[in-house]
Amino acid sequence: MLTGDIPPNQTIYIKNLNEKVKKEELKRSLYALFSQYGRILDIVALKTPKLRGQAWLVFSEVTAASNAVRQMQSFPFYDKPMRIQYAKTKSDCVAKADGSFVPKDVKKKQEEKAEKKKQESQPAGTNGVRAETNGGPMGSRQGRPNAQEAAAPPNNILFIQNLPHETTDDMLHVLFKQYPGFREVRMIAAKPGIAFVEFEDDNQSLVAMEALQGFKITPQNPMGISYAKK
DNA sequence: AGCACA
Repeated sequence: MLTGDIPPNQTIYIKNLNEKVKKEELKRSLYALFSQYGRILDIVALKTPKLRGQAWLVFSEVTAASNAVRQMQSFPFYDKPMRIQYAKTKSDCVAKADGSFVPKDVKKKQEEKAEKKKQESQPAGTNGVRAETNGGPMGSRQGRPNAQEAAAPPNNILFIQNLPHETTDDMLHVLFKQYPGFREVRMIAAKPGIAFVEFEDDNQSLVAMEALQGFKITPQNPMGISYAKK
């Protein structure tokens, strides 16, 4: 219904993305955001006039794509709500893995031949199982805002600052719950722009901190993550 | 709004 009649596909099509975000950063952020739903095989984003603001994200499983379509629908990402559908066609990386990939020039020739008549050479051999692309599961990093005066010693609670004021705890929940040991997000209504995120132990909080350090919910807001003072 | 595989 919300997917507009497109049948389920292990690839999701995302539009209404912020076009100002650079391609590589966009892919890293999408990876950080969506890897909670399953293994990501590839992310395709082009900045051509026709294709900017859109991305294709390939999961290894259709069920992961389905969950992502539902749960991340309208998620505010770089200031804009993502619009997510299933992709209309099979991704090349999937076709290559299942042996059905036909390169473009060959496909075009086939179509031409079909137009005139049929007497053809076969689809040139094209099997190479290479899936897997794309950098690590790191959020988009960049400069961190000035920290608290005295750094608190490592512990299981993270202190997040420089959040956009519209940030909700749902949004932080989505980001942080993908890391093991996640317990809860705490925000204080009277103190916008900051949050506390609790993990079970300090190793787990460190993993999340390193993964999401500098993650941008909006282009102007790389989150600064440090340990909370206890 | 826009469905590709730079």
